[in-house]
Amino acid sequence: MTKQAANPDRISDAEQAVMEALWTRSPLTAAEVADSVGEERGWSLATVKTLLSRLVGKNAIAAQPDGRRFLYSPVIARADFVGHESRRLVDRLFGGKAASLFAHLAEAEALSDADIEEIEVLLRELRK
Amino acid sequence: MTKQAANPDRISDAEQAVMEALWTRSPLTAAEVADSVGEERGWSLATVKTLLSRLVGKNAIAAQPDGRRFLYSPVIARADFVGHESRRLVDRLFGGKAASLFAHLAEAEALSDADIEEIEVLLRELRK
DNA sequence: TCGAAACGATTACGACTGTAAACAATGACG
DNA sequence: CGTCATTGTTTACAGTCGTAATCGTTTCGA
Repeated sequence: MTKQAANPDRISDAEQAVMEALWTRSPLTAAEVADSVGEERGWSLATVKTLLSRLVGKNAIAAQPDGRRFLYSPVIARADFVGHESRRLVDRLFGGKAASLFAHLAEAEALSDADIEEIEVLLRELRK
Repeated sequence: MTKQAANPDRISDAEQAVMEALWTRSPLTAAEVADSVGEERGWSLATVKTLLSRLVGKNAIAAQPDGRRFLYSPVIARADFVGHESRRLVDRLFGGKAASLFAHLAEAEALSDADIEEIEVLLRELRK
């Protein structure tokens, strides 16, 4: 047990692609996931099956038996995943300060006019 | 060459800790980095040396000879690293829309009052 | 009924990571 | 001068990730 203490079952990039498919529609069979994901990623059915197994092992998805195959569904919600990853980034790179992330985005001109517009609206919402 | 095509020399978590030390102060010797980083992470000098080598291999830091040892300095700037990782997150999780990230943070109540205050100020700046 | 198709499970394998230990060369101290 | 400490280099090794191929079983169509 050397690393997973620091790495409590993170969802990898490839695995995320599978999650996205299931977040979009579920439950799905392995073949269906492969159709939807393997398409653009150029993955073989075998690869998708491996990823599904790993995700089940990580308790990120559940497999309910349906005849002799499984129907897979997400166990963790996308919002939770997104929240987790966002928080992780803010902690790792901005000392936990979300405003710093925002400042960086602004400074790096990573914010489009539309972004700024939208954020202003959100801000007005926030202060009710 | 199966994976690094998709992974052009990313800086890992452990490696980032070493980078942080060098971003804070540089150039440093391996021993100095170990003092500054290995302390809190509980790393041995050997571990720090390995990480330094790997970072040199990734062209993330440079090693200039100083007698029979090296002085290490960052090659990539922290702002670049931060920008890269932020963009990556926004792309991966928010379809490239920074405003969506912001919306998520707001919704998840991940924004403190101070954050909001600060962002408002920044926004005023932005629209000059 | 018999072979092909479909499924999950097992095995594979190289690259990357975290975490070092072992080794070789050299320099410093007694 | 000999030995210990220092420093970079090489090797190690288990766990994760990307990407499958193979295997064993079951089912469906001819």
